[in-house]
Amino acid sequence: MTNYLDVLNDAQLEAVLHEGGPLLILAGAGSGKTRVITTKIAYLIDRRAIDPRSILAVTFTNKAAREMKERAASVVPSASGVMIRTFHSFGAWLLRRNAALLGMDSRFSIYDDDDSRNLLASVYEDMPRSRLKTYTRAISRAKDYCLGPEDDLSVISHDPQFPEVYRNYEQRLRATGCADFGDLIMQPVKLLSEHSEVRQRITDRFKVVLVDEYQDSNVAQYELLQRMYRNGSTYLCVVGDDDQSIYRFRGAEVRNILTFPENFPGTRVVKLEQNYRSTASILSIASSVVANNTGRLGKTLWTENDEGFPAQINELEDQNAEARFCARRLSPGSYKETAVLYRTNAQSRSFETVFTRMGIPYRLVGTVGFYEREEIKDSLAYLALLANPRDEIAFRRVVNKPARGVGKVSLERIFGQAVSSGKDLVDAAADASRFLRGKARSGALAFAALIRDAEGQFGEGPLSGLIEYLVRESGLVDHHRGRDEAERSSRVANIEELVNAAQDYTADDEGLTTFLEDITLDRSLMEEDERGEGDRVTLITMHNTKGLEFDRVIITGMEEGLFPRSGDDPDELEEERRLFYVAITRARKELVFTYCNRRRIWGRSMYFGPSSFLRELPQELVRFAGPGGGLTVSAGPTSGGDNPEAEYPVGSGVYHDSYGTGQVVGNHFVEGQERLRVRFETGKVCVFLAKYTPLERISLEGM
DNA sequence: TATTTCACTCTTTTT
DNA sequence: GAGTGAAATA
Repeated sequence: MTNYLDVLNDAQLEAVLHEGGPLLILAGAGSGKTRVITTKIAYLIDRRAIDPRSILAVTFTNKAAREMKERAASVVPSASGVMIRTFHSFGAWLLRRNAALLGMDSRFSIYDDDDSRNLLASVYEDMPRSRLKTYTRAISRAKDYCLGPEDDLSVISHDPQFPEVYRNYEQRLRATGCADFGDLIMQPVKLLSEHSEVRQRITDRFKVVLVDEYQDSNVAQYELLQRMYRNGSTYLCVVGDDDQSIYRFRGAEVRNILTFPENFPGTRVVKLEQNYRSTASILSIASSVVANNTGRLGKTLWTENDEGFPAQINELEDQNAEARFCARRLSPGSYKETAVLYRTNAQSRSFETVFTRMGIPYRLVGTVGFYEREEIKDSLAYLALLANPRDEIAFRRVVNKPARGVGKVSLERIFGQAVSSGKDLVDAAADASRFLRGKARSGALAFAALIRDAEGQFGEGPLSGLIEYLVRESGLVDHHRGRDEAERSSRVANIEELVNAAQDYTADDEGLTTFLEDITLDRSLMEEDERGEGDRVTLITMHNTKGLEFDRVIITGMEEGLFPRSGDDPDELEEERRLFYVAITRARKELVFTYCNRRRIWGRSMYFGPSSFLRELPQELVRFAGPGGGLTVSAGPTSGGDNPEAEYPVGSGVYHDSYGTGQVVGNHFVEGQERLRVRFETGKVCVFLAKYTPLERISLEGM
């Protein structure tokens, strides 16, 4: 084998060889980040004689974890002994081994956001859906910041009821013997804070801690890391790019990476600035866009690659024209190396329709997950009750599915019985003869008997057999088969796929818990479209492209209000701009932007106007093309100005049926048509063609 | 209990 | 416009 260190550039080599104090690797897009981490792992084991078991590498996605594992092991086989996990799966690992110390059962099941909302709904029966959503989001955000119900929650929500709602949620969650996603980080923090002996064990074991995509870590993850770190004995190395932080909305804290050197004194910073991916033009475009952001650590990306071609900006009439335009730019053989990017999943529809009609093969990344499907959640709920018979959400989900005559009243009686007798829910249901009658009684007894029968089969064969038994004997398969026939769906086939996935797990406590955890924490596990085999165009949201690269990238929907989304928060605008930067840097050779004059959203025509981001592109590196595809000189993105002939002059008040009251903030004429920009009370900014939009002029007094 | 009708919402989403 | 979930109806 040639020396794996020889292929590294100076900065990469420095990052790999560095040891001692903490290390922050600022890795620009396409700078060989993964190579550096995997080489570093290999180097530590191979040349520094570090025990693989004492190395922990943490990622944010399972995909990244798998890739890192494979690549490190391909350099040094014993790297397969390194613990490479996502933050959440590491948290779960830590928690299961020490659950008793926190008063938890080590077989706890993990609630996803949907389960959490259902749990809160069961505490507050009359709460409207929108508030349930708001509260569960706030709870999840609080946990991102490692804040409990008793802490100062004013940074999360000013709702005076929130702390109480949060407290009640926590109480119910503990009673069910479950943990939510946030707990998988927050509880380990608590564990290591309150139990110094555990902390000692952990810091004794993990001498090396590596973190990937550090810019996307949240406060709780930082707290966890800090408790895993023992000055002088832990080697801590984090890798990230502050310019690629795009998950603020779910608690990611860019400040974590910005202040890393202060939080961990003695930090050495290594910047990886040579880009191996893109043409010089594409790199310049990306750099000048992100240069508009403040609060960056600042990197100067450079490349030895060719200059390449200028990027193209194309104006299209509407989203169907946009899709047809993308289709026209493609030819067989080039599909696989092309990605069509958009801001929101809803935008994929026109591409799907047009591509299907034109016979262009595509793969759609990150759609409604297999895991979220009703029949899958039903099947898993039966399993979850085997692992944890106190799991209230799972019980509610399937005790009467298919219908067994156990209605709302009977359900409450069973819960009441469980509370007063101190039994779990399945045992309480088994006692139904004592407090239920008729159909409800036989239904509850049958249900309890089924779960117990399944328990009786523990220890034999693979887990798939157990699932098969449960879904068949419960009548779930028949139930969904009926619906398949009525709706020509493929629910039964999906259940079968779930059964297949369980083949490699054993039918015992261990196998059951592992299976449930794997499937909850790794949603890509069941996604059939995951592998990109075949010559197919990739349709994908900008968020989902992180870590990917393509020869050709078409960034669609470059319309103000759509991308960037309108809003007054400057931090949010900067985040949108980082997302733009991520999108641009996916391209190796060719970069195309499109925007539409008119777009149907929610059944209504919208006129956004070109994105302000297009104005941030260096003019000498882009070419404007009209709808015909020919090169036309464009006025570029226009901004609103005053116009005396306008029907709706700037400053006038308007009322819109769906958006309410607003004020005209911009007005100009395009091809003789009045186009106006309106800022509504909600903060939303829209652009309309006056002629087509039902706007009413109103007085702004009292606004 | 099953079916239909209506009202509601509609960023991004690694875990 | 479309998908979902709850309420209303038979």
